[in-house]
Amino acid sequence: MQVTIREVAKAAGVSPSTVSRALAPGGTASQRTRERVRAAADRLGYRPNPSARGLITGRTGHLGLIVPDLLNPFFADICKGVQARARGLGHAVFVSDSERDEGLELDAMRTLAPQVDGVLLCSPQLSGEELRGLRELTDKPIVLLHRSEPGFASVTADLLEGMTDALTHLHALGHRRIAYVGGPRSTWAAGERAAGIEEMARTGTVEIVHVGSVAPHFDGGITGAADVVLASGASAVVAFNDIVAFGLISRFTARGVRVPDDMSVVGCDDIALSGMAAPPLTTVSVPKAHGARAAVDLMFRMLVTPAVDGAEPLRRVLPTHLVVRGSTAAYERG
Amino acid sequence: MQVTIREVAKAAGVSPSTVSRALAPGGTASQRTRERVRAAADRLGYRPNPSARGLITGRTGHLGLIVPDLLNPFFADICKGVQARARGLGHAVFVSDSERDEGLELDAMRTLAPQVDGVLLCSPQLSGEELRGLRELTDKPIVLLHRSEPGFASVTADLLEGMTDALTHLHALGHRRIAYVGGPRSTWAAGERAAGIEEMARTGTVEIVHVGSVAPHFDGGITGAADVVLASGASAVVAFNDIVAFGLISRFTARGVRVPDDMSVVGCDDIALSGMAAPPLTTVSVPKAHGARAAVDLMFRMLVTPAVDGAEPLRRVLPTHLVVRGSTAAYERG
DNA sequence: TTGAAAGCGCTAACAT
DNA sequence: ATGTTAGCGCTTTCAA
Repeated sequence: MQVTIREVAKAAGVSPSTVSRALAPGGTASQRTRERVRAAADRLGYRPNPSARGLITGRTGHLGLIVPDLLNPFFADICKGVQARARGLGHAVFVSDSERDEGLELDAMRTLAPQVDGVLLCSPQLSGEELRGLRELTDKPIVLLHRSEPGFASVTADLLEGMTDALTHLHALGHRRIAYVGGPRSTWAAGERAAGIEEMARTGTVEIVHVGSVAPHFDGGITGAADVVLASGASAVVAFNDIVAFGLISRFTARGVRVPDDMSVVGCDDIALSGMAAPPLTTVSVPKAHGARAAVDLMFRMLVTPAVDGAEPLRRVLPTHLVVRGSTAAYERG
Repeated sequence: MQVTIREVAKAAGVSPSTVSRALAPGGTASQRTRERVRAAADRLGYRPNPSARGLITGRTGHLGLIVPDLLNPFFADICKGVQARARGLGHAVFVSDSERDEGLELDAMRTLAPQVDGVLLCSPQLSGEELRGLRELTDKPIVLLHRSEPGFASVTADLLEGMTDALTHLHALGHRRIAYVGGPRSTWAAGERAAGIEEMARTGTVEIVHVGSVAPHFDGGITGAADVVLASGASAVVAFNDIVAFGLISRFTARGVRVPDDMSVVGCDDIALSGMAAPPLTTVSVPKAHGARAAVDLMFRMLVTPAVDGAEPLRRVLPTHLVVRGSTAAYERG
């Protein structure tokens, strides 16, 4: 078995409770015993048993992270950020991939909740109703990541601003008729992006062609959407996200339409591979690592200061910025 | 606080231990009490406290997964697979990104080990020596993923066969002079791949130009390597992995060298984005999800049947296969 | 500043 | 088949 606190106590010539205190950050113990205890602990290779500690303190030292799809580099990036920040704060992170399935999401919440101090939830597609249902499963604090909902703490990016920037960029390049390929209707992110697009459309500086919504995958009806874009007479297209943008570019290329020469393309998210593609993708950069850190920090604040009933929880909105790369170019009149 | 086993016991009119037995899969309890207990538990929303259970059983119900870089879709994919399989077996997974840093890897092992039943370790770069050092940190079983080492249980892919397939494919397309851009020297995977390349080189059917090794990143000295490839007179190149292949293609494109018309490119791993690139990448497909499942299964076998001292642990080698896409084409004589 | 003692919620002997 | 008892390793009163 393991080295227990008792053996350390014996080795250091003190009682178990003194060992506990000496090892605790804010524990009341003299400098001398502190040192002796730490020495003994090190020598014996003592590692406190998290279960025993958790049983008594009610804190596990764990965080849960639920994401819709780790294969999407956007969420892998978030996972990396969350994990790094949590580690810095002495917490380990359970990761659960919900496969965008509500059932699995409920499952994950049910399973994870009792083993963690709080849950970070990336759930683009759940309705507010379903979200509230999820919360019924636990008393543990929940922080929403890249989606917001009244009554929930959240960290999001300013997609509205991002979309506006994208259209402004295209307008500056001379594009006037711009297609927008939206993402899954009814998701929070789709609504935000659409709002940004609408805002620009209302100014009348550019004309927007809505090409419907596609699944946020490479092959999610994208080939069809690409053809609609081509038929629309638009000289540029803004895609729901980078993956969709790649899908469009792939189809454009197959059709002999060159990017950016014949068609400018703007993505959203700025996943790691966007800079590696040929051409490198112009995209709205969403702060992934930053968002992850902010979410973990917000979670810790909630852990330290439990929510006052009735108080609206904190919502943090992070800025986005446009990264101009090689997939957009000046509009050359036919 | 939470609903405890005692309240369920009271509600069901039985003792706590009976509740425990009734709820346990292999527990000895009559059908009637089983039902009554389950009903009471459901009604009260009882969730067994994992800490309490772990404290007594010595099993946490958790697995640890250490990967070098979640931003690499290869490892994100593995993470997804591990997590999915573990969930199916009732275990949650801690994920830790070591950033290819030995210090962080040691840290992760030290921190994770006490909270898990076993650790799945993806560590391409650690030496056997360092690996054995890592193992000193814990008695918990360790399974190596996509790397093997004598004395360790492991699940790997047959990269040697994969490389051979790649070269055979290029040979069949008429290529005779083929460049190889290797990965980080001294890593297990680099050795395996190199062995496959060497094996083919010895047959004399193709001529191999070794272009040294690069970091497995998009911008890891790849632009330089690309130029060397171009100068070498090779008509095709095999890259350490898909990311490196993308880097090469990007440079080729910038230099006006068309892929696959002027240069055929083969990657390795078959990450999700390889099929999305333009052109889609021909690559050696490494079974990621399959490997992840196999590793979890192997871990569970070790959990059930602890290793007999002195017995060489199990090593599982999974087949690879070549996925032919658009980045390779027949060699057209100058 | 330290020690003794209690007990977190659960499971596993041991009785019955 | 079920209840009783003990105790996993730790933290935290409570005394001293």
